[in-house]
Amino acid sequence: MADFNVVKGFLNIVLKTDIYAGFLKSEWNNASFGQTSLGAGKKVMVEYSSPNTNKPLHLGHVRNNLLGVSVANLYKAAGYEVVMANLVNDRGIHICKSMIAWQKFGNGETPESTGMKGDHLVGKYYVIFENALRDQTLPVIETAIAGNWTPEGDVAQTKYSAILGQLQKATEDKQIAKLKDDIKELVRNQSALMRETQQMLRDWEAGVPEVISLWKTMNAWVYSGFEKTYARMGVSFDQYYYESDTYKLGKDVVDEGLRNGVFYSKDDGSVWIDLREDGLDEKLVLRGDGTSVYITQDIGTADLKYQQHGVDQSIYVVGNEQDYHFKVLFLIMKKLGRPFASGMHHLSYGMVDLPSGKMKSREGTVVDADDLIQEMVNEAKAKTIELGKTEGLADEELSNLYESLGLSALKFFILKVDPRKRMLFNPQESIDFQGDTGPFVQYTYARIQSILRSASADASNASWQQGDINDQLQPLEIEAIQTLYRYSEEVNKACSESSPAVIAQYCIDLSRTFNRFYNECHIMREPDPIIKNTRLKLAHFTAHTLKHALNLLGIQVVERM
RNA sequence: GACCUCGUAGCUCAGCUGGAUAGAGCAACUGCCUUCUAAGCAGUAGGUCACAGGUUCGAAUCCUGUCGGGGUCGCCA
Repeated sequence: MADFNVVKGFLNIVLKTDIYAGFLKSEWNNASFGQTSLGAGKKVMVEYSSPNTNKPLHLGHVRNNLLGVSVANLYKAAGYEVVMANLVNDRGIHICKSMIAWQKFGNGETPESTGMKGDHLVGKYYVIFENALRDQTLPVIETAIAGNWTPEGDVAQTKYSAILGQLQKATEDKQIAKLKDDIKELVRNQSALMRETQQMLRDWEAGVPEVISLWKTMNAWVYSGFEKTYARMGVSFDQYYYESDTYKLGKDVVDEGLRNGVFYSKDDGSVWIDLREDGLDEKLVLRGDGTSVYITQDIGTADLKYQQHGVDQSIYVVGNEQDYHFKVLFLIMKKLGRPFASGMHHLSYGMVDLPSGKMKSREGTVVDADDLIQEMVNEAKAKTIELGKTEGLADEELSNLYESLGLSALKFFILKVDPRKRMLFNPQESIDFQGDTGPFVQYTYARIQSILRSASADASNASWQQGDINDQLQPLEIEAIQTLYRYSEEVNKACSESSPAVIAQYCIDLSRTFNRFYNECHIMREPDPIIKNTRLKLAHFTAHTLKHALNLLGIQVVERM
């Protein structure tokens, strides 16, 4: 301790600078700096992405994927063994919509014949389906809302009358809109197009060969498209699950729960769990006809994951509109006495809003992931050319640079906000490369690399890695070292909170601290060799840490920019 | 209607396991490139931390209520 003082009841202690020098000396070249042992010996599964195979990925999926990759990286850095899983939603009515539309209007189009990315082609037919359905039902919906519609079937008739009754009494705009939507849904479900689609789903479940074959073909198109997007974003998986397999799971667990008295059946044969004592509601786990619901397969899949991988923790990266579902799922697993239940965690992230409002795929107001990435890369290129920083780089190096910068801007923009919070995506701001951005952090790294290159190019500095560390440090040097010192804690914090935002904020802190030091203290021009060597080590240490931190966010560094 | 969640500078966000004058970036305005990359740095201006109570020596932070945004309450996934 060098000094202390008391201000307003606070005891301030000033540490001697050799403490910092000692830390710098022992850690500056530690290749595993940032690696912690928080989760040593533990295994965690991170399930993320979970796309539907009827349309291309959009901005919402981008947030999901970036979070998934980054959280997996955080767990690895904290010493966990990690399994990255993708549960692909490859079956259901939404898939059949694309299939029906392609059959009707596709004229045999393929990704090859059109030059379109497979997921975009299938998505195109999903939109065509929705448009056709809208055109077909629009007039009927109007008469139905007016009360002049006759649905087919007693069930629909009863439901329609009930809604009409409520509609007459309703006063609030919101409630009226909701009831009109209900009517819309009824009409849509009775349209010829939807009946055809529902029939196709039944045929799929019955295994009708032509349907299965078309399904396989179109899904393959989608997968090849997804693969390109994943590769570009740096997304990968160790384990794939397909709902066409897992939707059958869970029924035996329902039997088990019935035997244990965790579940109970009603007169119609449907199976339920009563969660009212836990502040929730009664929840259906199996239909009266013995078929599964969403949660049935999630129960089965949870068991499957544990049997296959024996994980201690299981992270579900899923949007916050499913908060209730996961609360129920985790509670069920706990009541079933599963040992892994306490390790289940829902990483519930907020929706991404656009300045124009909400994204709706049915209405086509979505930001396509591929378009978005391309725009960011184009902007990176324009900016680099504008700044005249293309000199001395080959074409291939340049295109790698643009790719890296564009993706860095996108990833950082999305990951720097707390995952739990809803975020606004403003295209103009996201494309900014100044201030709290990915390229700003990359720039700091590239600057340091430039210094280190000239240090090793200069024969008189060849031994900078051996020399002593100066004990008498400047305030800005101390600040930089203090920031570096916090890094391991930040990694642990980010991991235990499943929040890459902690690391993103840290990247900004460290970059800003270093840049201030860089501006005030010269490195290569410093005459005292010991001070110079100390600063080179500090720069090297900073660069290494920035690289580690950026990699946690799934962002690559560039050596020059 | 019930439950969950968010509300901090014009805008986008930090800070939230209670502690010192509430921090950044963008936008606006001033400076700094014949010296290691100006995608940088320094500075000015901008906030009754939605509102009202409560707990506390002390509240942006914890509790209650009100208002406002979003979400969920399907034998959809």
